[in-house]
Amino acid sequence: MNVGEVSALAGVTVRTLHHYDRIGLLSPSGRTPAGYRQYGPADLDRLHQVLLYRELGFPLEEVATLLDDPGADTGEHLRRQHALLRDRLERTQAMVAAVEKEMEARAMGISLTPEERFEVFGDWLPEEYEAEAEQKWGDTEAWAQSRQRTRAMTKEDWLRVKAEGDDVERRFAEALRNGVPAHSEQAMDIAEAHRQQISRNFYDCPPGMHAGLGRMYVEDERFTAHYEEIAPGLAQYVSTAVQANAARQT
Amino acid sequence: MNVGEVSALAGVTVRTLHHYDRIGLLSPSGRTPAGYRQYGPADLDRLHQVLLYRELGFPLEEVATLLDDPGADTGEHLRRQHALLRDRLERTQAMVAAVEKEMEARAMGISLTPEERFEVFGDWLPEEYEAEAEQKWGDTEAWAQSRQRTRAMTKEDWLRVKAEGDDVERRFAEALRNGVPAHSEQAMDIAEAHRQQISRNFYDCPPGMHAGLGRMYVEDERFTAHYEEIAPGLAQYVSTAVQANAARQT
DNA sequence: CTTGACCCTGACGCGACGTCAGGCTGCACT
DNA sequence: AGTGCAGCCTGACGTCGCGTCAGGGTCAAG
Repeated sequence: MNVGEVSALAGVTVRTLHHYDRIGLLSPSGRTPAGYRQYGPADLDRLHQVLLYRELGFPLEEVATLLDDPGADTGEHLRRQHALLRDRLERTQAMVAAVEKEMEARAMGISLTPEERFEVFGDWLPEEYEAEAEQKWGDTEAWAQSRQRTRAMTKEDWLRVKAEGDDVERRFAEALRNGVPAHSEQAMDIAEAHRQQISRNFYDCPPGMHAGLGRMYVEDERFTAHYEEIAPGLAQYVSTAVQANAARQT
Repeated sequence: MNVGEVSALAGVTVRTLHHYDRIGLLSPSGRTPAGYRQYGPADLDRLHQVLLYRELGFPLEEVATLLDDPGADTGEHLRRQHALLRDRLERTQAMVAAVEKEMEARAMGISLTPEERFEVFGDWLPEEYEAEAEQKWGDTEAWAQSRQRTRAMTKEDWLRVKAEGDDVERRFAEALRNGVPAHSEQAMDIAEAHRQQISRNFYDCPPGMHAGLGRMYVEDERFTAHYEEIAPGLAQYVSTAVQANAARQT
């Protein structure tokens, strides 16, 4: 793909791609004889990560060091991005709530104190940006080291994690084969094991999020195919069990 | 208040306040004989609005024209900020969902198409920024005019809106006086009228949001005081009725 | 073989501040 | 009355992430 196509796909300008090339953040993997930039799939992957981190407010130089760190794989980035996005979600919700509160106060002729009105601003620049950002995931230099230790799992641990996942899928398939209803306690227990395995090995996955995944298993054909390959009807079965399990946890 | 205090309160640097002063976005209402900037309550109000619009991505010059527009009052700004924040909330949720989907895909060894992975980026720069932002609330020049027409209500209409609000509160007070339980159909109907009046006159207020307001009426002393002034016990009564009404709408 | 869309590399500009430098102010403490 | 020292002032230059030309090559279609 050349610049124009990538630009259209990713929703950035051509100039931005030039810029990322010049500063070494994202250099296309090839060039045509005429000097045209040629972007491959791996470049798109990287661009995607870049855009996410950029959206989250990281300076480009830091994005480069994050992505060039050999100790952090894609899963690591996804988990961090997920956590940061959820922070942002909370913060936005707080801001929405603050605006609603102020509208309501105005409608009633009440005036809020300055401290109160700024509180949603007051504690994310000095705290989330100083304390959190440099304490939560380290100062980006030492953090790379610590990650390489915690993430030394990539050999045996990854196999264990994969085995755990396969095991849950196997239990689902067995339950389906034995005619255990997807709404039954037994099926929901397997779903709960599925959820906890995700939370332990990948990312914090509360019941509501788990239900979302369940829906995706039947809505997205590739996820459906993954389960159908194990056993026909398994996608719908897992989806139903997962959502039923989420519903009973309320 | 001088720069340092404002800076600490609002979570911005002193330099930022200097900058806002120089470009005329926010000039303090006074100076001491020695030339120290002195910020008053009105300046804090304005700073609050500035920070919100800035957070939402508006260039400072546009923020200035928005805030200096005599046709748009504070309520107008709050409503627009509310709408923009809710857009942002949706977008962030979409991004969270996209990251979750990708994590799940990776865990299962599935690879997503590039289009799919960029779709959360693809349709907010070219659409929300070109089509929406310049069509949803106009091109900021003509928009100011149209707003002055729609918001020509400030005289009689405001009185009507206020009367509607007072009426609902009167009905609540009467129901309380007559011993109508807060969970009863009758009380919930008044709550529903309350919600619809807010939606018509102020901002779109779905049941979930309304329940949030209900909680605030007993959690924030000033809102509590507003209702207690009308009748003792009314704050708790309204709060309960509003939440009950929200619960029955599911 | 021309035309128009697309690509290249400089190079300058800009918005929103960060970051000194050099100097006044205010107040507490001796 | 002097002496800090934190806090305020005004330039002025630097930075980041691009936008926006300028001047010129490239490529598929007609």
